[in-house]
Amino acid sequence: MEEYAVLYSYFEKIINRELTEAEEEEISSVFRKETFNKKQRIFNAGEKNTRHYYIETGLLRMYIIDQSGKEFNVLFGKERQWLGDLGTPASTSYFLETVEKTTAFSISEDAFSILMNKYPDLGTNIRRSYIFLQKRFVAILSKTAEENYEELLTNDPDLVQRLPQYHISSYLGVTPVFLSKIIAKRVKKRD
Amino acid sequence: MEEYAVLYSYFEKIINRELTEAEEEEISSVFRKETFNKKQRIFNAGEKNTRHYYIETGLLRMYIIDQSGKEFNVLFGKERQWLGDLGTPASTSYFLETVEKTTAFSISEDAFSILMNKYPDLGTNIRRSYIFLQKRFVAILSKTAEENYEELLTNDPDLVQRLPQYHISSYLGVTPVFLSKIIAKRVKKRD
DNA sequence: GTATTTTATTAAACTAGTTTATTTTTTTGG
DNA sequence: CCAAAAAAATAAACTAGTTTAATAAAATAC
Repeated sequence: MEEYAVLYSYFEKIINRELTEAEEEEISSVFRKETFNKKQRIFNAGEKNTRHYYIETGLLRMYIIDQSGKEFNVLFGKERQWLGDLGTPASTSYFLETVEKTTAFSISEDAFSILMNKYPDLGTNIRRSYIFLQKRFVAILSKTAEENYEELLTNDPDLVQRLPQYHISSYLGVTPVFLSKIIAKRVKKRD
Repeated sequence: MEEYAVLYSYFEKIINRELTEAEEEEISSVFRKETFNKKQRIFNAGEKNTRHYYIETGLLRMYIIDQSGKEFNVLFGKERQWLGDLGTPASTSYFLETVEKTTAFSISEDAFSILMNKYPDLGTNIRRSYIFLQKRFVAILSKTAEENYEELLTNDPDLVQRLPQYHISSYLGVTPVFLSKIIAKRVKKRD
């Protein structure tokens, strides 16, 4: 089993044809395949030149710690998704950590910029993450936590199942206690 | 008085030397100088290929309208700042509108990408706006409206003075009524 | 497999922020 | 400069979400 098969198939999907041997060679030379245990830190706020991660299997969360020491999950990433700080190579304000045991292909910002010239659709992924964050921003401002939870449940039920509840509450911007209340209310309603 | 003087001086600042005549010629050929009246719409949600704006004088706001019809100010831009949807040329979800009468230099995404190759610091401005939005996101999640108001007052008192209060409340994610309460409380405290 | 730790639930008292409605103040246009 | 419109203030009743603390359930480790 080719170690980079999942990565190649991602590229083949975005260019809509098979990769040549030379291309496979080039790709595997700039990516690094890495495996992390459950709850393992990948990078810390304050670090520079953090890498981008294309996830093969597993689940990651990118979060911030505020002045009072509270964590806020900003984005999750699971298999076949990209995660990383778009602000790199500047010093990041995020922590990146696994939720589950994870295998991912990582690449430096420099190599990523070069690759983007060859595969412009890579850039689209970057933008997508920006736009996603903007939508989330407005959703949290304009909707109740209950509505936002419902929406997450519709858009990505798998994520809701795989994440501990306190990670979801932090993602929705409420306390674990309040999310638990929302869920209890939902269950009752269904009868 | 040279029509593009403010724009040239911005470029001279980022490259840290004077522009040649040829460079000035090139710059003025891709930008368009535009003037908008107070409360004039510049682009609407749903439009494609929206332009980027470097503001000479005046004040703009970029906002979203949610399902219930409520407006949310996402970013403001004033003289010597950039504003625009980074997601362009894809269909935007923002409205861009003046708060004050405004003069700005506008440029298309295509021309902007080309210019970025010559002046890489242009890209830094783009990133800055992304990072700024992320910080705002966390601030709104993790702090009270009162703290966020205080912070805005410290970081940009000029903006607070120039904006009607209901635009600020929308930016902070609270109702105008509640912001008015915060301000009344602050005034009392000071005695 | 059971002890220990981690995560989720429940309850009660509280606070930040909303809603609606009325009044006052400020801004704008002719 | 005045009339009309827009913006801000105030009040009161309400709701979404927090905090603290105690209990229950689930996951993990040896």
